[in-house]
Amino acid sequence: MDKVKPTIEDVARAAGVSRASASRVINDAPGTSDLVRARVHAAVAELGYRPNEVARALASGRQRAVDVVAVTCGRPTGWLGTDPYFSRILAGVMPVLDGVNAQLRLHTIDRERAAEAIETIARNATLGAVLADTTPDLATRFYRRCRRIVSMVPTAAVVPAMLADNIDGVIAAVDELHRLGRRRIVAIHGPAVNPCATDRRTGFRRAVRHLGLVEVSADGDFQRDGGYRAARRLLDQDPEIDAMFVANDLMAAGAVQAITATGRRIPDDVSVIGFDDSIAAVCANPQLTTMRLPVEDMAAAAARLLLNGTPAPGHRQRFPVDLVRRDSTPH
Amino acid sequence: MDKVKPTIEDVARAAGVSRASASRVINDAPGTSDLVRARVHAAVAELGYRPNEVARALASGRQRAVDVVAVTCGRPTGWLGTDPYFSRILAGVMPVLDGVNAQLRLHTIDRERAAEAIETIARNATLGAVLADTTPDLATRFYRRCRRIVSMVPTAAVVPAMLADNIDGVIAAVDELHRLGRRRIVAIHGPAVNPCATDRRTGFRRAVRHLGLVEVSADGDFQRDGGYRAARRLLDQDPEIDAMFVANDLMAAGAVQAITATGRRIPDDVSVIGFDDSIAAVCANPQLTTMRLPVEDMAAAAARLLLNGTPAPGHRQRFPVDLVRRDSTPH
DNA sequence: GCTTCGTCTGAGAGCGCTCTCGGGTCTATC
DNA sequence: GATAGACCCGAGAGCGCTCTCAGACGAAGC
Repeated sequence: MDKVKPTIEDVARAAGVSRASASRVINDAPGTSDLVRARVHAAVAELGYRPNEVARALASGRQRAVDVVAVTCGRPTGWLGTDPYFSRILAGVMPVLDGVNAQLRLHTIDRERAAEAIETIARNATLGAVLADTTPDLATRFYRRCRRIVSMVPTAAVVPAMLADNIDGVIAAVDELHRLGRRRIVAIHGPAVNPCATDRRTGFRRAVRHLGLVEVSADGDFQRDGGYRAARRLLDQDPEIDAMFVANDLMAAGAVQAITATGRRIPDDVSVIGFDDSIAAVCANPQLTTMRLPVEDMAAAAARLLLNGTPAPGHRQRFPVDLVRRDSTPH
Repeated sequence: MDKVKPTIEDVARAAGVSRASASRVINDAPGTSDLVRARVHAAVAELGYRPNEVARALASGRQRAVDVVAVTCGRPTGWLGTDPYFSRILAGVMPVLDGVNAQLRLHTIDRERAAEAIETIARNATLGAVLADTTPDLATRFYRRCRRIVSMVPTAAVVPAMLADNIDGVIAAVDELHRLGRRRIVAIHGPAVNPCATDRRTGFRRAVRHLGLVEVSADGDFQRDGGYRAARRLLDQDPEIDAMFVANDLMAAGAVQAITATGRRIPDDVSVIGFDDSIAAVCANPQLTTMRLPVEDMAAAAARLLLNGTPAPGHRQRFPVDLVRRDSTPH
């Protein structure tokens, strides 16, 4: 039996051509005659040849793989398992890679050991890295060391990024609440270190100012517990609240629990709009009206960008954030 | 500037030893004198040398990486982004790999093109593959082609696996419901193709028989929607239902919505126990009492097993499934 | 008929590492 | 003092591929 895997050498021999020619046709490189091409293809098929990606990577100096990296910003171990955002990025990147015979690698990097991690990833010389989650300074450092990256969150202007219209999204959410007749609209924000949270904070400020409302908000941590606690605080502070904008669905799920726990009804007494349209939005009860972040599309676009070579400095792609009406706002 | 990365050759030269010796100390191989070891370490530190993993893989015929693979069993594109189970596996594997300088690769394989995917992964010659989700037949095929795998779901007896006590878990859940005075306990099961779902079905059957109750159940799909619909059906069929065991939290979140939508109160009118203790359990309202599946621990154990070489055929590790009391059962 | 150009092909030199194997040195044993 | 054994070390042969470069060949131009 031919247990041993055939090499390109075997293919070349079987096709009666040189290794170089075999390599050329296998890689669709120009400068091969139809005859050679046909013979090599036949040999490949006959032997069941598959290129050894490792050897390929060593010789060419580049690996057909994309790194997806997330920064563990002081989050608890295992956060990855409960973060609905991260897995959506994976879900977006995966299909585009599958189509082109590229691999997906996962990395989580600690802020403390970031330098080393960046170095490791940079030396790998893959097609590039998708920064799932990062702080601006880290993204910049990463970019300086290795240009083939694209951030999924707002960063310094040079770093290529896929950006959602967070600010407009929040404004749309608050406008919707206002349109529904709500006048005591408060917000629960995400952690200040998170660039998305910052944008959403800005959006809320603009929205309430524009509507002539007072700005009332509490800070959460983008986790359910934080959302619950923030909502309770807000409700204690002002029992007349009639609407909440919550900066992500996970916190919104907690807020919903807090609101019903105080005997209020959703959406009648208090309406809630979340952000992300993650799995948390549909698991909440009632299901959350939320601003849909097209994370999968953004991630797919990021992967495609990387596949096309080094992104241009400051490359930006913007994505709309759309309102999804469910049961936490009146119909 | 030393822009060009130093190779082991450079290290050897700087240390005044041969490449072989440098390699030996870098890999902690036996048979090096203290003097050589010290000199090589010094050279490594001075030059900032980091081994090229690709070259290493080519020469040794093995890549320091673990594959995590999930089977797209007719699930919609993007399911990965909403599956709380899969990301917990990632969360479990990641930290153990981080500690030993190994990488994590992600794969999703289609049932139709499984053969090709298995071949690809097998040829990669990584440390092994963690089958996050699979059907028994596919796991067996995979195992035959490549022994370095471990399944996270029940499979044929030869395939190394990390197994949760699904059956005992379900029995414990139903017993708890019974202990709470519930007598009309129904179940919502997962899809028949899923091996975990099958075990949980078995567990429920045993539990109700043992308690002398009638077995009533509906089938769901492990998704929220399916849980919602199944619960409605069940409630229509028998309005006197006082407890539901739901085979995963995602469906349980849907069931909770269905129950409250019919005006019933949880946990007083109907108590609910889910399964998994995933993010869906805490996002549901009220939060779900559920059976905690130690997915992260199981995944970490799987990764460690692979790190130690080829698992013994039929290797099995069992994990307990514990009750987590929250608000969908009375206190 | 000879040069020139363009197209195709093969030889061979790496890519950076691992690992075997043979030789050299040093201690223990008689 | 000779011999065996243990312990280190270095030379060198790969691992399977890519890619440059020069040569071969044929057509076109003078």
